Amino acid sequence: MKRPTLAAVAARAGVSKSSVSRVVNGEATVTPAIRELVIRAVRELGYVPNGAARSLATQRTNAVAVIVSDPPKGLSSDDPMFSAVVRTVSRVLESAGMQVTLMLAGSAESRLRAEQFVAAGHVAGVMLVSMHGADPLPASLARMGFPMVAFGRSSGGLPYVDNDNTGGAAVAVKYLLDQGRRRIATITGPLDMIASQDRLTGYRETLRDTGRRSIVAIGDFTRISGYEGMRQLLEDDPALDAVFAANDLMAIGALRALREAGRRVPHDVAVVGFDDIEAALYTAPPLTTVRSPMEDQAAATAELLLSVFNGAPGTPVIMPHRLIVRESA
Amino acid sequence: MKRPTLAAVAARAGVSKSSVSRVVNGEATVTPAIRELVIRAVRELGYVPNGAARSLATQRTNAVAVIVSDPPKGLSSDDPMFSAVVRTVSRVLESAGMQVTLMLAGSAESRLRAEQFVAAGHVAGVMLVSMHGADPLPASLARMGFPMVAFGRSSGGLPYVDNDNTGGAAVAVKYLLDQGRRRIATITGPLDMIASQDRLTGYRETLRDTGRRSIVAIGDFTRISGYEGMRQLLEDDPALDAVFAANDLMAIGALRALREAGRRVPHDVAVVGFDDIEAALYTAPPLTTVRSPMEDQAAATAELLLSVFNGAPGTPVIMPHRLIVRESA
DNA sequence: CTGAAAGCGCTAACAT
DNA sequence: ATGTTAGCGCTTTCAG
Repeated sequence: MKRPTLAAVAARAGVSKSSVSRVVNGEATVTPAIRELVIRAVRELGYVPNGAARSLATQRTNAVAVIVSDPPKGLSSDDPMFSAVVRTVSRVLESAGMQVTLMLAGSAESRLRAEQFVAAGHVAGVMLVSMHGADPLPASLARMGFPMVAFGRSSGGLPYVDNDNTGGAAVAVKYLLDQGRRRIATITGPLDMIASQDRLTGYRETLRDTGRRSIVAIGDFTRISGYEGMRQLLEDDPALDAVFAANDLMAIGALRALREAGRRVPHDVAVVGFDDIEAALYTAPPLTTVRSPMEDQAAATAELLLSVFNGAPGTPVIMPHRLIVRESA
Repeated sequence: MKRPTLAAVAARAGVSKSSVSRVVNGEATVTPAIRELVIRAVRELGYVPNGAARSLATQRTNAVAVIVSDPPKGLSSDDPMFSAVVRTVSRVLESAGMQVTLMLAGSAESRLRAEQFVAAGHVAGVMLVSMHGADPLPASLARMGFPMVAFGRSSGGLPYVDNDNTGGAAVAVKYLLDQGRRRIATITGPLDMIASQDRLTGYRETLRDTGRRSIVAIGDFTRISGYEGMRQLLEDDPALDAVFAANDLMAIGALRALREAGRRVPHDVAVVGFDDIEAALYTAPPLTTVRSPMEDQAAATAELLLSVFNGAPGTPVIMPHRLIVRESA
């Protein structure tokens, strides 16, 4: 009970393999009569072309690798970023007829696997997601000369789509200043990620322009790190009256720490997050945050990859941001 | 500038293609001298075997499809389930040397694509995630005779790993009864999913055993549906004193509705969720919930698929559950 | 417009 | 233990 081959279809239809191939691939130069014969045979046999054989013959593939830099155990296994990005990218790529091969590249071992996989010619291109600064993967893949784009700016100079992280952070801090807040702290993302660095820069520079000093706790984009960061900040500077968390997950953690410490939000301490994930609407009080629609960014990144396939230069794209004011600040 | 082939390596090393093939595939029957020669040539040329050619020759592949039934637009794009399941499954499968091809099968079109893809022999097996009852995909894939498992019990009788959804719901409701709650409502998941049905059954039967009546609002596992469901319940039965939400996301939505309605939790209304996602620790008050570790379930499902590859019968597995009591009930 | 034939790069008998 | 040879299933010149 094997699957029928193109030859089987040809035999059944009483035509040559070439004709079957032409019909299957939708070439125009086929007599209606033959086309009809072939289509019937295909249907009767339930024929589906063998992908490996086709790839081998054409030297092409319609698969792309989406490589997500993921810590081995998954720091926060329910990262909304992951979900939004992977789903959106899959949707866009799939409707362009591409298959998505998902690869997690957290460990050295998995990174090697990813490299080999790409080198084996399994994919036509690569999308990199959430690369940390020191990651050697972009460079080694780039050396192989594959079409490649990144979700978010990264090292290695590849085409990317990013948000204006610096500008977004600046807007958040400016808003807090306008509200009369004087001691504004921040909880950062992992500092080996460019997005974290940019958000920290936006915070720092805005504060420096007004002669105020930075109060920094380092987090890693997880709720728990926001919680712990906030506790530490409260200890370091009990008089702080505002905090800018570099993402909403950490803002959610900070909210909990403030609640436990008996501080009222926003009366005692104002909180601003970043990303505007759906959960930001459900905190108490609802979170003021900077909207950087990850889904639009993901879709744009996928489209950038498609355009690179078509020979476009792949110029970086920066998406706009916007402050969403809710009750937490 | 093409990639080097096995033949090129053979020429360079001055041996036959077979020898190269043997070395590359780690066969034992190779003289050390030849092995050395080959390894050097491989390294010098940067040779990586072509995947398509190998698949074609061996009639095998080490890719598996993970097919996620996803609504076209993505009801809640930051579904923690998606993230936890996809990442965990990828991790397990990748460390077993398999590649994961992710496919979203929400629309009829994408479903067809998934079928074709599997039929094209691209993958060695399939894992189905979050199938809705009416989905025709399991049946049509099963007809093709591929190794296949499901995350969560589904129609079609394939091997699966599931939680004891009915039992978990029963435990939650019993707990509320023990606390002296008398009017216990529920917000369900989408009723075409078996997990939703089971959780509803657990709720219903436990209540019926004590002669109490059900108060039901239908949700779809999203925060907003929990919010709206709770508002509706409050309107239908203002005197209710507890609610069992079929997942934590909806419980979070319910919490917001209760807050807006001025009900205190748990004093006026007790809330119990299901799943114990990380966010449950960060609500105000922290959520009492039923733990059904999705990650363990995902890992077990991946391992089930691997064991089916090895000829195991693929008997269903039911994972235990446990009530996690926090302050919301 | 159709068919015959030559590969794509690799593996797997088989022979040596 | 190594090499030779025949495919795996498809596409793609090239003749007809």
